[in-house]
Amino acid sequence: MRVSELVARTGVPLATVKYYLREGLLMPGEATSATQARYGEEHVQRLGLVKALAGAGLPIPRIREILRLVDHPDGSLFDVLGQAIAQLPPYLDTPADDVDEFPRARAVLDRLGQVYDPRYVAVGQLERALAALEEAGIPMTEERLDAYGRHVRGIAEIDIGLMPTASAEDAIRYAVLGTAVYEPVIAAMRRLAHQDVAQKRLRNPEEQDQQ
Amino acid sequence: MRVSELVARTGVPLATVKYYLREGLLMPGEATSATQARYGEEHVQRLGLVKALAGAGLPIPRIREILRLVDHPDGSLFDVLGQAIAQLPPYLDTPADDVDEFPRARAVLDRLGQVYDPRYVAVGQLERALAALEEAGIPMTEERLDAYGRHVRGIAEIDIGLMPTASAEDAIRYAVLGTAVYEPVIAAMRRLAHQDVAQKRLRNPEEQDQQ
DNA sequence: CACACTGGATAGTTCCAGTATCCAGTCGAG
DNA sequence: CTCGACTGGATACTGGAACTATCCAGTGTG
Repeated sequence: MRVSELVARTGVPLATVKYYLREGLLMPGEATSATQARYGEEHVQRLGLVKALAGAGLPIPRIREILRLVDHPDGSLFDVLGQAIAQLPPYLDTPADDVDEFPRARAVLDRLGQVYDPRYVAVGQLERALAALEEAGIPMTEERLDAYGRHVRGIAEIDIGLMPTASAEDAIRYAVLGTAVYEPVIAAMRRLAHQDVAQKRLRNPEEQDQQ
Repeated sequence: MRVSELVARTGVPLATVKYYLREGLLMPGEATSATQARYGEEHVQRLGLVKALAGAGLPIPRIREILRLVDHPDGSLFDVLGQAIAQLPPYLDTPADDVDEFPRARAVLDRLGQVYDPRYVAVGQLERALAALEEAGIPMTEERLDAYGRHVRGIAEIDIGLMPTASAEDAIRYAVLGTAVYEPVIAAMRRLAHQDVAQKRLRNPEEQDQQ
């Protein structure tokens, strides 16, 4: 298909497609002449992915890096996943490697009995999220932490359980995209669950075990 | 305390404090003269909260609206929470009220047996997140959906269970801030749980007790 | 052959968040 | 009392990001 059709299929304006092409977020089409190129389904899909990531507020350089990792995953699953997660907010300026720099995150993870590598970016991200909570004067109780840990782990079990194991490349692709793209789904579901739970409790506070 | 101390305590530059003052994100201090005002702990805390929200990438007008709702919650818990959530990404352009406009979200919620109001913004947000998934060529299986629903509901139960019930105002404040501010914590915990689960499974793939 | 379409290059445009500067009033040490 | 540092308030500016628009010359199509 030609650009015009790609534009029509995806709803992305031509100027923006050209921009993404320029920025390396979209691979160039197969050139058939100096002023013509053919695009395929992979371009439609890639544009959809870029839209999803950009819509989540990710800056272009971060998106480019994620796409690079998905396209050319060189390294172990952990390495690549770590690099990909570093492209997701909250962004850390200091890529430290001392566990003591993350007292809050360390306490949480010890409590949950989770293994972790202090160089793994998500540790710093958790630390930062908890520090922000503290600065804003909103406490994070152990009770809540334990419960969160239990359920989040349940979600992670599903994620990993559904991970394709055929090829390492597939697994990496799945893990990178799954982390980034499912988060908005989980957030939206939590917001809706709040409404549901609150409504049911307020309606009949006695029978608090849901269907 | 004076501005200079507020600046020192929070680490926010003076120019930025003035900017937040101008934008109505920070309430003015108690003026003691034409060129002097006194600030208190509430200003430190508010600055921390603004930092947390801004750090999550929320635009200033959205933060202002959230703070307004926290400060002057007029309406029911559901109304206010709905308004607050509308300030959180993903942002919807069309505030529709027809359920049929949200086929994916509707299917999910029906499946989970959750009550929902199509005018509630989070429904549209879920729809959008699912649509983005689809456009990016990443499927959302029923299996995953059910598992997510179960665990997310567990998290929501905790959230609501810990909600203060003394005053409606406290409850609203708690709910609004809890929704916005805990999300990064949950996201970071999920990322870490991925690493933990993956590592444990790869180490000994036999003992996979999954709930 | 005419003309719409294309890739490629380049130059805006818009918005946003923060920063800087200026001013006149005032507090507080000496 | 005086002088200099600090303050609130107003206004102007900056830098970055994500597009968006225009122009051009080559091309495929009817």
